[in-house]
Amino acid sequence: MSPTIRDVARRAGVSVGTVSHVLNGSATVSEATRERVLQAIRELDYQPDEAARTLRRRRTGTIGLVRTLHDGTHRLAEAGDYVFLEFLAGVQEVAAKEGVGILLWAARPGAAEEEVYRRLVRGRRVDGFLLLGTRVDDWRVRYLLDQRVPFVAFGRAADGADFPYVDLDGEQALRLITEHLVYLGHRRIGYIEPPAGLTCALHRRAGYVDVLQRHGIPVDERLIVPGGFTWEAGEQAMRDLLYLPDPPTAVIAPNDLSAMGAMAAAQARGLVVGRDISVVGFDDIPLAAYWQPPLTTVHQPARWIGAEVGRMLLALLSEGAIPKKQVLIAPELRVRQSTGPAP
Amino acid sequence: MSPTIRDVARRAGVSVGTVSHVLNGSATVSEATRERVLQAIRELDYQPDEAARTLRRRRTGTIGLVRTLHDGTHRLAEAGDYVFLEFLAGVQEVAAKEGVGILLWAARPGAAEEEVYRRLVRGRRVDGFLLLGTRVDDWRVRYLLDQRVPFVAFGRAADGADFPYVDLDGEQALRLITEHLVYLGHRRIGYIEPPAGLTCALHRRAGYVDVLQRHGIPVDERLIVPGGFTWEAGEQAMRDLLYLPDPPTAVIAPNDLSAMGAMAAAQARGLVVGRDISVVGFDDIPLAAYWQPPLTTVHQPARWIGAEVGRMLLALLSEGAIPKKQVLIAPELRVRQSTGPAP
DNA sequence: ACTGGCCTTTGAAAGGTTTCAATTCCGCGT
DNA sequence: ACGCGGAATTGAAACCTTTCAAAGGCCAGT
Repeated sequence: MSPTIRDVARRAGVSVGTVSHVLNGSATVSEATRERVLQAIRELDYQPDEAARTLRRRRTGTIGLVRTLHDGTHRLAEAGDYVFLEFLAGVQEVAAKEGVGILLWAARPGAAEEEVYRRLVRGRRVDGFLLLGTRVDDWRVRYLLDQRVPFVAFGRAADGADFPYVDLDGEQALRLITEHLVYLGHRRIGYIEPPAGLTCALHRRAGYVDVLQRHGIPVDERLIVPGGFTWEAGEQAMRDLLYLPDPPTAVIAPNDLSAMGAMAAAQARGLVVGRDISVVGFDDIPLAAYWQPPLTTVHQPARWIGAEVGRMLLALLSEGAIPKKQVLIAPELRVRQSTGPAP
Repeated sequence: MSPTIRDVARRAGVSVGTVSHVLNGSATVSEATRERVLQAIRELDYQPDEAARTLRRRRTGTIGLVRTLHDGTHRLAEAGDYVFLEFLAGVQEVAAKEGVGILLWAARPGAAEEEVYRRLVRGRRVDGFLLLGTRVDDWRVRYLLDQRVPFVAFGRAADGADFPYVDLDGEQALRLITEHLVYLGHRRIGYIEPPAGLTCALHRRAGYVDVLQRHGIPVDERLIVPGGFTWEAGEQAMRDLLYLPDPPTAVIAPNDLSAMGAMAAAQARGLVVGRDISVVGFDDIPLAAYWQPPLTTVHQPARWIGAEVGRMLLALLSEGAIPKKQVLIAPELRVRQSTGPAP
């Protein structure tokens, strides 16, 4: 079988302790001995057994990422998906660089999700967690804080919940969007909300309402409709908005994919997007710029966020604390042709 | 700290061996004792330490998935991405159901990649691997076979390489596409290849060439251009094809994203896709149906493939062998409006 | 009453590493 | 010549579980 540290020690003519010290730099070892040990390691192609290491060190060298999977088999991809993928790429990059693995687990939302976290924590399978899609009242945040398990989130939770996170300033993002539309002369601006419960829904709506009020535009509750991150959700919401006796001249979608669905619904009604009606997305997925018409949207630097969140968690794990616990990113509006002057 | 099996044993008034037997069903335990032990486990909220388990059992309960990350920060997403994401969702579903984790690691292509696999294998961090994007001459396949590490691949390698895989029949897929185009009257059919080295490039080209020859259409090497999975690659390839003195009336792209890029390039030349020129993609990503014009493409059931590959690996790990080692999926062509009669 | 056999339960080893206290080894100052 | 301090090295415990051989308990059959 694979050689063990014992084999290395025997071959180098030293004790296992010394080999371990060479491996970890945990004590001063004379240059000669160190060289002999390294030589033996090379000759045997020795590689420490991670399970034994983990057991002894009480550190796994792995961070956990639980992905909430909805029943998606026959359904147009969720847009969370694209952002997730980029986020993941960012995390992977920094994790790989530090020699840390990512343990990916799937969970349906609800009780099963809690069970997954519990098992990973109690079974000591990971050193910390990355959280995604935070909710205002988030069980995961409470649990991990309570168990003192290190974690960093992409997104905030209830106001005042004090934990490390990175988030795009959704309130400001919606200010930019709404301001842009108002500037173009729109007065009736439809707003499709992200799924209720998500923290981002809260912040974004605040920004939307704020700008309307500041311009003395009444907030019409009928213009605020529930939505989701899918194409279909956008389509449906747009249909509902266009059914109104006094339909909006501009519509804000919770993400690009649903914005595209919304555009399709508007076009199906014979409207020309960018002229008869303006549509705004969120995320700035790569296709947004190539869509017809190109989509006005808020840029979400998902990959960067993934990398940042990863770096923060790794720092938290090795240092025990991080200097800047909370990062709020200033949003950038990408104006394209899906928005135009109010008709 | 967390309770150990020893605490449970003490509380239940039995030996640790008995607790372990209850946990694993590894020996007959009387109903009374079993109940007492379970009670103690509940009371202490005990959960076995996975590191200790792994060390003893020599099984990690984790499967490895190494994702090749290119420098992608400022680059239009690779299309492999969408397929990867769906594939991953499929794997996650079956893995989670079986209580197995997925260890995700990133690697730049090349020597670093080999190092990653070596470390994971020698460090015993995973029980087996899932492979993606197989190449004709694939170091990973050779290495894992050589080390007798279980793995299942999405894609084949060199002809005759005998290992478990699931793959879409790319040769047949290109027969369907080419047949469809020939039927529409196209004689000059451009073919943008997947990146060289990938096994799928080989199979697909064979199908393309086969149909042309069967119809007595000469294979014009200038119509076969190298490509990639990105928007830009498709754009560039289409430009090159349109520069030809005798440009094609139809073009086959290696995937949907590059097909979209190719369409954009054609449109930039003033061509109407579906009328002046036909374009075919590959993968059938969700947006393909909503694209303007809707994209004719081959459906790739990535999520199903992920699930199947996952199931196969798990079977391989628990049974030591699987009944059906190799799965070849019959492709389905989705005909939409990006293809039409030859002008 | 004793033996054999079966069902439960036990105790201890093993798995491979890290870590900590203890030991050895050197050279140096007195 | 001796003691001392510091550097290098060692040995063994600890991490927590599974597993295996063996022991214990109990009952039936003779």
